[in-house]
Amino acid sequence: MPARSRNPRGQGDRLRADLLAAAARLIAACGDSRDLTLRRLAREVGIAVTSVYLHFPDLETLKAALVVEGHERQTALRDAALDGLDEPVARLLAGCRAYCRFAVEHPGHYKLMYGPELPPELAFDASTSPGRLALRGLADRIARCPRTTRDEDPLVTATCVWIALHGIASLRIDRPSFPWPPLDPMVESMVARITGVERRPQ
Amino acid sequence: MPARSRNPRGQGDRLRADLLAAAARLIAACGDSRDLTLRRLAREVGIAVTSVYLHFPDLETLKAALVVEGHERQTALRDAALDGLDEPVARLLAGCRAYCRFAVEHPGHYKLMYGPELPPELAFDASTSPGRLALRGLADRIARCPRTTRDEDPLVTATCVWIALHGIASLRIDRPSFPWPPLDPMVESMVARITGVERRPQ
DNA sequence: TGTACATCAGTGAACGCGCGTTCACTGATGTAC
DNA sequence: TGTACATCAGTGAACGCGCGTTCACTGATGTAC
Repeated sequence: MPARSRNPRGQGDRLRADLLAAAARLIAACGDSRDLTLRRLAREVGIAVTSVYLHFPDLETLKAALVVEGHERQTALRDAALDGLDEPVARLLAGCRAYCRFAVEHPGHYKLMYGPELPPELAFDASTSPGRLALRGLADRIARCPRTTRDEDPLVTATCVWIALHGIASLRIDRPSFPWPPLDPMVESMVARITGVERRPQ
Repeated sequence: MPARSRNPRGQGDRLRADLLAAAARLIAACGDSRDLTLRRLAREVGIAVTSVYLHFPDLETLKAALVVEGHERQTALRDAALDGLDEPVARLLAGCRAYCRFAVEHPGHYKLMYGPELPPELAFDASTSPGRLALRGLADRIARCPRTTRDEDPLVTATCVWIALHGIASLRIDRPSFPWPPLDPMVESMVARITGVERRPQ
């Protein structure tokens, strides 16, 4: 039990942030969000088990908060990767690389965000969910590229790209002993194959 | 507790088959192999919990047997789908459709076979594992197709196709509320995009 | 033909563990009067 | 200036549950002599 001192009056919300940070550490370490339990979480933070209830009615709610936070982080990484890029193909590829890099570097978060463990109302399948917004952004970046092979609905193409990126990420996460080639070139090759864009020279 | 009568002398191995069948039913129903426990399994079969130990030293071993069985079933379905087809592109597409259909129709088995829950020695990453054999078969079928866009190593292309098929399957399994288009056309479109083969007319 | 024994296919009680959830409690700090 | 009270940020014991694993046991059926 780590020495943790009680927060000053009026700052009880600090524990909430500590809980989220500790939960992120736990799923990063163990990989599977089913190994994230109240008791492990309390031990990680250094508080009594019951203190978690002060901020979250149950673990499901805490996991939902983790998912929201994960999407914010993934979005921020993507925006940072796009920043300063103007050429459409470069923007498309940079966004896709950022998606997969987030997944591979934060496997616990990624599996929680895109895995089966969220209850339906949190699965972000609504058309305003972060996942759907990201998909529309991807479709926009695809639509701005000159494509060589086909002229289908950018949203359909974007869905195919998302599916392929998810395949790249989840197989790397779940089968780490497979002899995968380097990540970035694989992402670029896959996106080029699916969208028909030409990779920029050099 | 269902009425189950003891097997006749010399046929104790029947229980082993019953255990595997019941385990397959359980993971088909609940989807997640972590919900497959000794006690649920014993209840499903109608035996005492300890009787499982007569045939399997632990659940890991039983899950490994389920994985082997799953690969056999997936291989059999693929071979049945290829049977009678001669045209290379038709064979390529039929094999890919069969892969995804197995996954979507047996999500519990599929997630066990391709998910993270197997210990490393059972993850079939050895080059003689069923998964690798299937990948080489896919590469062979790709190599026999006239491709229009590129002439890369068929094994690299096959890996890309496998990754995409896994993305299609696992997202459909894990995010069933997303408005997915029909499975077979999506598989064919994805494979055509990635390999560059022309879909046969009609 | 009878009987002792081995084998086979299971059984059933008990264990310790980690889990989520409940309930009543604590003790420091601010605030009303 | 003092004091009663409310609020805040947590605590700690206890509960019942499902779990994997252990151990000694049962009772039918075949086999050796």
